[in-house]
This record gives sequence, structure tokens and C-alpha cells, in this order.
Amino acid sequence: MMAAHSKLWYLQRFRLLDAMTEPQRRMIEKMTRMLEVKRGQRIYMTGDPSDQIFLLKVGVVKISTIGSDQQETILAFLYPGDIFGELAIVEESPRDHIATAHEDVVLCALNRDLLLRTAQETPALGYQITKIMGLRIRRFRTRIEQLLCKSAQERIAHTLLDLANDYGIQDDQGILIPLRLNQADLGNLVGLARETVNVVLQDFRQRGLVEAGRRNIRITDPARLRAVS
Amino acid sequence: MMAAHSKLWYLQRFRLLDAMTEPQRRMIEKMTRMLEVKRGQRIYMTGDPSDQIFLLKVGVVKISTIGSDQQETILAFLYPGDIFGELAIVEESPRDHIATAHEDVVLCALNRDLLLRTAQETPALGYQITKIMGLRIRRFRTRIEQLLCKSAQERIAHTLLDLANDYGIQDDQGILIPLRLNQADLGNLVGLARETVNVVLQDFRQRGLVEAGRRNIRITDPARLRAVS
DNA sequence: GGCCAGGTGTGAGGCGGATCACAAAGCGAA
DNA sequence: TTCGCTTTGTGATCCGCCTCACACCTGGCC
Repeated sequence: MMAAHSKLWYLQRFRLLDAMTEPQRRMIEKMTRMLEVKRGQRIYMTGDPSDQIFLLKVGVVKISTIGSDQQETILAFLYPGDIFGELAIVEESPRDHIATAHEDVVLCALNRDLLLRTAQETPALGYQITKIMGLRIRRFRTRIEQLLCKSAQERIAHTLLDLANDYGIQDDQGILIPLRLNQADLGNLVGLARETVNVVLQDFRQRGLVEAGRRNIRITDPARLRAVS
Repeated sequence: MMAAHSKLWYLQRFRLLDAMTEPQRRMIEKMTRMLEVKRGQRIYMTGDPSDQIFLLKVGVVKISTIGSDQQETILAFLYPGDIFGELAIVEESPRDHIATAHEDVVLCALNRDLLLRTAQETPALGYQITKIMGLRIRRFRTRIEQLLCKSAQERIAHTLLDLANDYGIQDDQGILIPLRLNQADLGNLVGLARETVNVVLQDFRQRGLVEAGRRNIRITDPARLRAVS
């Protein structure tokens, strides 16, 4: 399982620019705006025009929406190598979600038209984008499954394992999820109240499945945690 | 809103093969297996090899998974013009979901390698695929939002409107959802018990928002239904 | 140090939806 | 038509999660 993950991780993280020749890469590099965004700042907002695609280099980006009741729902966390705002490729309709820097972030803003033009010249580039989007589809699909598998325990267990699978750092203590994630955020991610998240984590901790620090979460017993979900 | 929908619908339905030249199209046509599948039959199953991409020509396909408790969860319904099994483009790992003919279906099976080769020669084809995948991402995203917006009423209202938006047929009586959809299926789609779906639909009916026949559902008052969700 | 703010821990009470158990109403096939 | 099966309709009961209401802890800032 970890092998498969590594492969995906690799594909996703390093292959986008590989597909291009050196001069093309340099051209892209030149036509690209580099951005730094501080933790908590907006990158774009619902309703903004979709004329750019972003490539995340450093940090963590949170993709979310705000419901009519001002309730935030977190759609995904993105890590270095991910692209986002990629719906701009498909159509120019305004953004339907919010992108926020969840940690300090460095990213590239690619102009939509430029990207499309370049992709036409180098099919491999288009293929890489397609691949990344395919991975995103797969991730969303598993999230939908999670949300439909009902109990709070299952949802949280499943979500933690997914996060660990996508971004986790394995060491001798277990798998560390390198994501500043408080219980409220976790709640928004899985659609549970903060208090419920608390009791579930408490329970997992007592059973020796996870260690939940204030800052981040470590899965100490992935096998037994998987049995829960 | 209906205008935007029509555009998407059109793009999605007719543009995949448009991108190719006539000889290429003929080549594809030749290398393609045409399939007919009867209502209720499997197209592929979890664990099957992912060496084909399918293009839905006629009918409705149901994408679903079976949880560990034998509970079916419906991920999506697909209509003519949709492609599915598209994760085969990204990687060869086995299918992680089930595709079933929800109505009698006619479809094209495209060999993975052939498609990739052709896409390399005609970048426009790759671009069309990317677009279709983008639309799929957007749809999954809205589904996640739905599942997180909690109450049964909201979820059902939202889902019906989405179905109407994607596939609905507008006439003077309202918008008809041309999908054989019983209450149990609707429940699996939104993660609710069949009985709950029943009472909600009952309520909607009494308020004059929908007419729910045994076979299909008609939204008689989209505006007020939207106000619910 | 002392104070505030954001995060965590925990209980009481209520409500929404699941589950169970049927009844009734089409629908399809013989 | 008749029988059986699928689908819909409806109530009783139960349980899980939400809500609200706090106390506590910890880190950052003055």
C-alpha cells in the first residue's frame, strides 16, 4: 500500500514540468507569476474570474466553500505538487469555491491561455494535467464514500487514514500527518460537530490508535485504525 | 442558469470525437468495441483490470461501490456523452468501483493504449478528455457539499435540483428528471434511509414542489425547491 | 509575571433520522 | 384474471449526534 502511494505521490509531485522540453520550461517559467501567500490569506474567492491555474510549490492550501448558513465546509487540503483552480481549463465561469493558504505558501500562477497554448504544442503536458485531475477525481470519490459511511468513528478513522496515505510521513512511531489541523477543522472536513470529533479522538487515543497533539496527529496503529473504518 | 447548463451539456455530449480528423475518427471507430448491455447487468466490477475507457452512447450508467456492510452507495449516474472508467488513463490499478447499466445501454469500449497514442497525435482529443474530467470534478465537488449540508430536506432538494440541472427536461409542467429512480436509490445517493426519503418527498409533494411518480420525478416549482436547500 | 484568545475536554438534554414492522398499492408475468 | 414481487406509505421506538453551556489548558503577547 505504501508502495502504491509512493508512486502516486511521485507522479503527482514531479511530473508536471518534466513533460516539457527545456526551452518550453524556460518560457513557462518566464510567463509565470510567482506568489507568496501568508497563512490565513485568501488566494481566490467565490465569484472571482477563473483565468489562472495555480501550481502549489510550498505549503498547504485549503479548498473550501461557505454555505448559506456561513458554515465552512472543507473540500480538500492540497500539498506541494498539486494544481488547483484547474476548472479554469475547462471553462471561464467564476470560481465556485475558496482557496486559502492554510500554511505559508509559495505558488505559481499560470495564465490560462498560455497554458492551453503550450499544452497544444506539447501533448505530454496536457496528459500530465489529465493525470493530476484523474487523481483528484479519485480522491473526491473516496471522500464521498466516507461521507456516506455513516458513523462518526468510521468517518474520522477513514479520513485520518486517507490523509496519512496522501501526505503522511512514516517513522518508527507510526505515521505523522503533517497538517496543522484542529478539531474544528477536522469536523468541517467530515461534517461533524467539533465536540463529537473530540470524543472520538479521545476514544482512539485511549485505545492506542492515535496520538493527537495540539498541532498535528500521529497514527500509531494504522492496522487497527483501519479495522474501525 | 438553464443557458449555462445547455452549454455544458452540449460540450460534454458532442465534442469528444469532434476533436479528431475524419481518418482518425474512422480508425478509432474501427479499433473500438461496441457493446450493448441490458438493464441491471454489470459493465465492470471492483478489482477488474483498468485497460479500457468507456464512452456512453445510449442509456444510463450507475457508478457505485459496495461497502463492507454490503451497503450500496451510488456515486453518480451517467448519461449519453459521458465517459467513465477514465481512471484507466491515469494508471493501471484495478477498478475501485462498479459500473452497472441502470437502463439498457449502448457504449464504446476504447482500448487504453490506443486512446493514449491517438491523444498524443491529436492534442485536441486529450483536451476534450481533460474537459470532461473537469466537469466530473465539479460535479463531485457539489456532491460533497450536499453531503455535508446536513438536513434530509436540504440534501434531497439539492440533489433533485442537481439532477435536473444535469439531465432535466424542461416543459410547461416543470422539469422532468428522466431517470428511473426509486426512493431506495435516492436514499443511497444521498445517504439517507428509504423511509426518510419517503416522508421528505411526501412533504415536498404536499407543498407543491415536486410530483413524484413511481417511475420518475418532476420538479414543478424549482424556485421554491431551491429555497429549501 | 498576568491576561487574553484560541483550542480542548465534558456533561445534560433534545431532536432527527435509522431501524423495525407492517399495510397497501402498482406492475409484470403466466 | 390471479398471484407474487417490487415499491410506496406510515407509525413506534431507539440511538447517535448536535446544541448549548460550561471549565480547563496552553501559547502568545503585553
